[in-house]
Amino acid sequence: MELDYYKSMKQKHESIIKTIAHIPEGKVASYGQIADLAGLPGRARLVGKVLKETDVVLPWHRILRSSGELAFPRYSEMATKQKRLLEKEGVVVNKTRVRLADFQWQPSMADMIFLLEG
DNA sequence: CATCTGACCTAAT
DNA sequence: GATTAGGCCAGAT
Repeated sequence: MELDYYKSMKQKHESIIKTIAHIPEGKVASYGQIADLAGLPGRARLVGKVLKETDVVLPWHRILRSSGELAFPRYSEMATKQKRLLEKEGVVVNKTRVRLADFQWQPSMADMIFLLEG
């Protein structure tokens, strides 16, 4: 895997976007998990930045903090929206948190291979 | 060039 | 659980 410092910013963004797009419906992932899968260990912050800036349509609502908390301020407009989108696909949100043990995405070998290509 | 900011994370307390 | 400290680093100031 070609990772981190061998990648240009553009490549990093592409890896992150590709990874996020691969999160299945009804599952969630943390910023750090996405960074790891994208070959960018320790770059959780970059995932947030890309998500915030990109125009690409992505399942942004499936990204949570490592604690399972929604990524936005409690009861903010965005948090409410995220909660609604998650519940619509079967993810249980207690107040402002999801039980990762129940809904975190566990990438299959096929997922890993797909993410490694390109 | 220096500092600050931030859809974050882990480890330690 | 909560808090603190340190890590991360591109882009804005």
